[in-house]
This record gives sequence, C-alpha cells and structure tokens, in this order.
Amino acid sequence: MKDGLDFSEVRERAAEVASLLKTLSHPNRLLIACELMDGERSVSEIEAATGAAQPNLSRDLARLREQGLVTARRQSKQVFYKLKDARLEALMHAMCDAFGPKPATQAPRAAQTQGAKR
Amino acid sequence: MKDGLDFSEVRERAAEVASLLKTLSHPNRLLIACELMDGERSVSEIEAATGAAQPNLSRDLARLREQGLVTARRQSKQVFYKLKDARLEALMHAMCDAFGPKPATQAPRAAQTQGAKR
DNA sequence: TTTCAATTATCGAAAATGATATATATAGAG
DNA sequence: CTCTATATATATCATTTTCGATAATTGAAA
Repeated sequence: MKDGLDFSEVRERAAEVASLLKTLSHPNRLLIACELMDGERSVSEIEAATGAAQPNLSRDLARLREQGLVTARRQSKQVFYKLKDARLEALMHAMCDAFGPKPATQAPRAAQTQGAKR
Repeated sequence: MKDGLDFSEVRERAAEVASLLKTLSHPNRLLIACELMDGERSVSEIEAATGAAQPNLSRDLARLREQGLVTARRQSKQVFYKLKDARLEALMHAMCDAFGPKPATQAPRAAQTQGAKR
C-alpha cells in the first residue's frame, strides 16, 4: 500500500494542479503571471504589458486571485498585484527555462543552451 | 530594441504555451502525461492508471496527439503512447518538483519513481 | 464471425471568452 | 458637498469550447 498507487489521492492532486494549469492556460493570464515574476505591478502596468482589454484583464486578475495565485493591494487609486504562490513562481521559472526566451525586459536567469528553437 | 518590448513575439509565445497548458489543464490529461513520464503505455494501461472512461480517454489522447505532445504506435490490437515533446517532459518534472508529494503527507521529494507497476 | 482494443460521433449541459455597458472607489477642483 | 476624472471591478450577452455519457465504428486476431 505504500508503493501501491493511492489513486484517489493522486487524482485529487491532479485535479488541483489541473485547475491551476487551467487558470494559466489563457494567453493573457499567462502573460500576467510572467509580468508579475519581476515583482509587483499595477493593473494599468499589466494592461500595458499584456495589451488586454481592461474589463477582461480585471476578470482574469479575479480568477488568479480566486485561485490563490496572486494578491492585491490598493494604494490610493491604483491596485497592485503580485505573485502569492511560491509554487507558481517555481513553475513559471521552469516554463521560462523550457519554452525559451521570454520577456526581453529583463534577463530571465540561466542562459542555458537553448539555441535554435526549431 | 533590446529594451523595447517585443510584444508580438512574446504574445505569440504566450499563446503557444497557453495552448499547451490548456491541453494539460484537465485532470485526466494531466494524469496521462504523468503516467507517460515513466515510459510507453498502452491505452488500457492508461485507462487503468487514470480511471477515465475509455471513449473520453481516447478523445483526450487525441488532443495530446494533436498538440504534438505524444506519439502513438500500434502493436497488433494495442496502441502504445509515449511522450514526444522534451519540453513537456521538463515541464512535467518541474511540476512534480513544485506540486509533488507534500512534505507533510509523504516523503518530500523522492517518489518520482512511482512506476514499478508493470 | 466473434471478441478485444481503440477511435469516432453525437448530445446536452456547463464553462470560457471577447465585447460592451455599467458600477465602485479614490482623489482633486470648485 | 457636488462635479469630474481616473483606476479598477462587475455585469451581461452571444458565441464557442469543453466535458461526461452513450452509441456506433474501425482494426486486428482467434
């Protein structure tokens, strides 16, 4: 039973992770997460960085909030978001590593041997 | 130009990755990918491992195929699937690291070799 | 043919999405 | 305090996609 597959638990975890992936499985939300890897950002900044329409952006931010991936902080008129989940940060870094050069705004981290993409 | 934001390219890549995540964002498909981390598996084996209904499983496998994440090989009556995309493998390992067995519930991070079942 | 293994087709319900409209919150001016 | 502008959030609608379930279909072998 120790080595045996604890199906229900495994599937439970799969459902959790799948839910997280679903939240990230939209280009705009993924871009939001990328943007927040560099630190806190206001909604307007995110809007500029992603090019998303404002109401949709707000909805996407709400989803990220509800999923527990980000937190929001209000400072006068603006609301600043930042990543909340350390696991998400790890995952984002892994994705940057796996899927190549990401935001050119800043050096990602390891410039590993990832040459011609195709 | 290096500081200028190459939006279109970034967003293009985001769309690609988001598409991949979407494909993985279903518990059963995620479980399939997990299962295939250990190597080739027949559809029946995947069915047993995931507990998915067979027609749905087939549809999910088709999605993984169409996304270019797995390949299929027929051997007499059975069809064997395996991971095709190295980036996916890397991502899966990263996810296992990040979301894997909880330190509290189970050994921190040793149970990668869950596949002594064949 | 019969049987096993897998795929495809289809249906209805639920969720996601882009677009658009409206609402709230905060701040500054008058 | 009221009026206005800015920043963000919520609501709604139409269209599309997804999903589980069930039925029908193809392929290979006995």
